[in-house]
Amino acid sequence: MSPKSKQLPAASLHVVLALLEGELHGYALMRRVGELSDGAVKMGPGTLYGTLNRLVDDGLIAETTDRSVRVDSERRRYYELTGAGRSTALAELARLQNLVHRVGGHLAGGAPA
Amino acid sequence: MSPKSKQLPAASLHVVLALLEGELHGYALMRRVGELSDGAVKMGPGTLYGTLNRLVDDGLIAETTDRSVRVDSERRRYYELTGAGRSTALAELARLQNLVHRVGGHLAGGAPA
DNA sequence: CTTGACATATCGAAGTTCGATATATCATAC
DNA sequence: GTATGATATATCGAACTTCGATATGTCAAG
Repeated sequence: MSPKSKQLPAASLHVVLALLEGELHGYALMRRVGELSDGAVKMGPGTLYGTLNRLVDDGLIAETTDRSVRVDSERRRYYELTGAGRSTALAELARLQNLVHRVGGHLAGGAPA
Repeated sequence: MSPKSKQLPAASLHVVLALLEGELHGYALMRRVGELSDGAVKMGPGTLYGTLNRLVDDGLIAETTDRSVRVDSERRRYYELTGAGRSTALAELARLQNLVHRVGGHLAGGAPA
């Protein structure tokens, strides 16, 4: 794994946030990310699978070996957050909450243009 | 202007959100974006000025001609959101609120790992 | 048996971000 | 007065990320 603590790209951010809800396989992740962003983020396979590999490389996610989650089909590959991944996701979530709160709060109280 | 409604890149997103608070010049924007993201987003000049030009090109922001905002110094270039930019920023803010709410809400109610 | 959703994977092109470098002004300290 | 560091803008090339098409194969519905 490459221990680079650079800025999490948009696709990676969405993936780790989606995985905070539970383990998912690639294709489901692709849809969930779209749902979570109200259809605004449309991640195609080209972005998805590259992102998943990068996240595995960086030690933020790992393929699930848990049999109970894999009942559906043999061809699906499920992913879960690692400890580092969960920390990262939580930190990103906190930052977004902060951002939304500050900007949104300003709109409520500020003088209109 | 290029009427491309692709996905707003991270830097552009942060800039339009910051401008929702009011008109700012480039350098101030660079710092505000960092503050809004709790120091997590460090936008250097290379990203900043390219992003500003792209946003002007896309018609989301415009350089301010309003004299009252430009008192400080002659070398600063102030930017403000256009109508389209404000709409975009507001839509992005709503999406982020949504995202944060859904993911955050899940954490509160879900089963702990 | 054809079509479309599911599921993974890869590739090259296009687009974005990073980091260094450059220039110039201004305030502070020495 | 002159060195330093913050302010302020701008550009460039390398590195990285995203996009869109393409590929492969299964499965269910019509």
